[in-house]
Amino acid sequence: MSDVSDGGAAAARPGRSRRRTDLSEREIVAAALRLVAREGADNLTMRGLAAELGLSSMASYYHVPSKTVLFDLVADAVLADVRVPDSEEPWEKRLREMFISARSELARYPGVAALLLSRTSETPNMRRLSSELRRALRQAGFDRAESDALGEAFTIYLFGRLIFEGRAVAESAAPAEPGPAGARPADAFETGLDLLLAGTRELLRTTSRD
Amino acid sequence: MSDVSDGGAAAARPGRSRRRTDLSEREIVAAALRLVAREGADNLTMRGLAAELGLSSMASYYHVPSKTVLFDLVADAVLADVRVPDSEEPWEKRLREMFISARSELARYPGVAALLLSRTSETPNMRRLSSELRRALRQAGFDRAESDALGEAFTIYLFGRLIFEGRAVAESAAPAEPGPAGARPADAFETGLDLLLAGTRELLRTTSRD
DNA sequence: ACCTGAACACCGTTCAAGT
DNA sequence: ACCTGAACACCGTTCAAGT
Repeated sequence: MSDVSDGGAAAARPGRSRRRTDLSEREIVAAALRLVAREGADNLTMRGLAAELGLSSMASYYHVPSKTVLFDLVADAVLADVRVPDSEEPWEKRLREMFISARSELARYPGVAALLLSRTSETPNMRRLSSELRRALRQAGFDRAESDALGEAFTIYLFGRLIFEGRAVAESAAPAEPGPAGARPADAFETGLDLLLAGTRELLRTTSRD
Repeated sequence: MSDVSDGGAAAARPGRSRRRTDLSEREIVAAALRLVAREGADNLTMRGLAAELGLSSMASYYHVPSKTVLFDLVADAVLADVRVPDSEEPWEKRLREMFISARSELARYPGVAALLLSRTSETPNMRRLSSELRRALRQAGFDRAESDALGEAFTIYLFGRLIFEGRAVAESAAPAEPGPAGARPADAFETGLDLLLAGTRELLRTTSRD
């Protein structure tokens, strides 16, 4: 996880007792992640967090100043495990793998993608990943502005897909056939990702490059 | 739910007094849309809706059985004005224009895109638009499964972009330079849309077509 | 320093009751 | 038929108070 001592998203707490405090923040985030994994970010509650920690209802407010900050901590922690391939790899492989990794991390924590798409906050890991993303696109041959714009589109698709996948499935108790053995379902996320990558290649060919 | 005879999204109300009732539903939705346009769907509240109608807090529950249904009514109403180009037009133009229309309708009602992306419900206008979307892709040459998958990606991008655009802009009071006169900002939504369309063309060329 | 409890202003929803 | 008011179980947040 991130060494980043508190890099922006972290709660502002008065004291400076490093030891106990840092441990506490890790515990807070861990408890929050457990809750989100189990019940989704929609059901992450300041009171529920306190309960998960075995404390009484208002205890969360001692450790975390607001729910906004809690969300940032959670979002950043989820993104912390996203792997970015070595920058010697070809750009397309880099993009592909980093999005597949991001998708699989986000899928473990329902509702977090929705937070990331709808809030403005910039946590350390968001910055890390979006800068890696832009870097890969610059590698591919786009200029700074183009890379920003394309990266935005990829990011929106990623988060959007996860929100889409996280929709309540109505009350259909249908088992949803597992599909024949060999035939990989070619999952929908990757289909869309491939569409974006195909578009990227096409733009690369179409536009004049230096 | 109940005997959904009126197209799925509409509220189930006991009486059958057509006249007064239908008018009332139009008024309900109109009031809800006014609220959403002003304050966003996040701030659409059952009590607030009643207030907007000049009634006391709990009056909404007489006209609309739940907030879920209210959201469906609102979402469907917003999509009702999305224009779909004539089916004689080439597929790319059709897609482009229908997404630009959808985007501009959704932009007027903050938070509605988020509802559409995160809920399962199928209202009449959602069905209409997604079937037009699939039809355009079949026109382009994709089979049914491909059209479904690609349409999904386009839709996710549309809603995702609107959620992204609707993010609170922090408290930066910076005027955000208007840009030089002639230079159209080539808005970000369309850049992404063009990326998807480029990808679609590329897939069309790459894959074997009959 | 670390936590508790009561309180405030909100939610969605239910329900008995008014006219 | 159409609406009101009180009530319940939740929220986020503040704050005085305990240890």
